[in-house]
Amino acid sequence: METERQNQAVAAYDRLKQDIVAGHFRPGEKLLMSHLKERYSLGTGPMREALSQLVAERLVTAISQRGYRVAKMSLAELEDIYDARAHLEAMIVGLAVERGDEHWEAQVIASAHTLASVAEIRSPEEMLSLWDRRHQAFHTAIASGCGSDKLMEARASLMGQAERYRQLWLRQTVFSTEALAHKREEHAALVEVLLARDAARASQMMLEHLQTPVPIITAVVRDAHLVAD
Amino acid sequence: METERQNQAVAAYDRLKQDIVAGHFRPGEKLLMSHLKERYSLGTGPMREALSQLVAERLVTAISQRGYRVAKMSLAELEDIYDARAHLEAMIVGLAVERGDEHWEAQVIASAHTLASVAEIRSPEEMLSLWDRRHQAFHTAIASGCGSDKLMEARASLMGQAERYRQLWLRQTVFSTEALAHKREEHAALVEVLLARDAARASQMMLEHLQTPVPIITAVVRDAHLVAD
DNA sequence: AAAAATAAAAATGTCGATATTTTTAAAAAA
DNA sequence: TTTTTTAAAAATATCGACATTTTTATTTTT
Repeated sequence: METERQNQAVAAYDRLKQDIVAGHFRPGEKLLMSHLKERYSLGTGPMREALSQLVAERLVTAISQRGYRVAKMSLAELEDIYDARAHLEAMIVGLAVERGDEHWEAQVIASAHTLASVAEIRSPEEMLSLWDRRHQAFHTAIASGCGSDKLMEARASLMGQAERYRQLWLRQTVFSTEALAHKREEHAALVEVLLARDAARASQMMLEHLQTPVPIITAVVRDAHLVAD
Repeated sequence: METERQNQAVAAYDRLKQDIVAGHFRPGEKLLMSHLKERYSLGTGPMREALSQLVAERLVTAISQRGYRVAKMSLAELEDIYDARAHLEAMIVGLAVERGDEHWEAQVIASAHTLASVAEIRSPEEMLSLWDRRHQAFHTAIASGCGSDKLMEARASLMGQAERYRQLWLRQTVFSTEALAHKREEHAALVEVLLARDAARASQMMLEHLQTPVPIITAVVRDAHLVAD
């Protein structure tokens, strides 16, 4: 058993993406080739390869002969991403309710339980990352019932684009006992409707559930001066 | 006014993608670096950049240290892509009917008219490419009413993955007077429902409309031995 | 025939040469 | 003096040649 050996471009892609999402490089910031090469200690070839991947994912913008920049964030983009994600996921959930089998049901119940039992026994940061991971696993478990790899890929692509905005929402929600309790209720209600196999209602609930973060993020984005407009 | 100067990686990406979609490189075929460099006359850097783009689009597969191959085609993938595309587009059409303005209506009517008036005055190949372009423009005009760039991107991504399969359907349909007439009817009925602003019905019609190519492509794929299974 | 050693082919990565863009400084005009 | 224009310099992006590492094919040995 040995770890799959990956090339430098992939390694650079992972690290740079992490740095952008975590805010080490800020929206709109110039990504200087010489700086990136030094930071990740590699040559121009693999670096450009990693950058062009991130361009395809809309996390970086490129202009020929003028280099790369971290993609800007905007309220318009925030709204578009969350609207698209909500409608896509609502559609997927409808399919999942129609198509999901017993194994799917079991996964949904299991991940819901695992998520609900996250307690504040650890440090705030650990609690945050644990809840986040389990929350994402919960939603992924629900969506996977649609049985379509391609729809799951489209979903993953939108979630990747949402990630920088989602990070802002996460802290607000997890560190608020009130907000967290409310999410717990929403999740419980969602599971109930899923198991009742009510496709239309599940779809509608998911649509609303996924739109709730927008006002919260809007406020944070404005405060943190992350956008120009 | 001068043409935007694009780099070699983008040029190579365009040409290679075209070559794959048009079948110059067949599914599963090894993409030898030395051969590609010669064919497109450029160095390894830009070539790898272009290849990694196509990997992200699922048109090429890569194994670290073992190079690149044209992604295989399969009946399972065909079904998944068309199922995903149909459900995505059905959802988008529902939004378009709800959100589309007068300008959207005008665009839909205009592109429907342009499509319907394709006549066999040119050579078969010209006729094919003309009908194809207008057909795509028609569907894009409808979808654009959803008003979401991100949904349009997700749609474009799926269409890109469908392209190799769609090419097979195109010839069968355009060169059959019967099939073409049937499509014309479907399109006319679709426009009618769109303008009547019946979201549920439009969505359902689009779902069915986009699933009709699957049996046709299945037959061609089997005949042409494009898949292993 | 199976395993090991060797040779050939291919993929990956670094580096420096070249072209382009941006910045800075100087000169000219308002 | 301030603004605009022009020219030079610096910074940067892009690319392909070359070197290194890894995989694959071939031959030799047991």
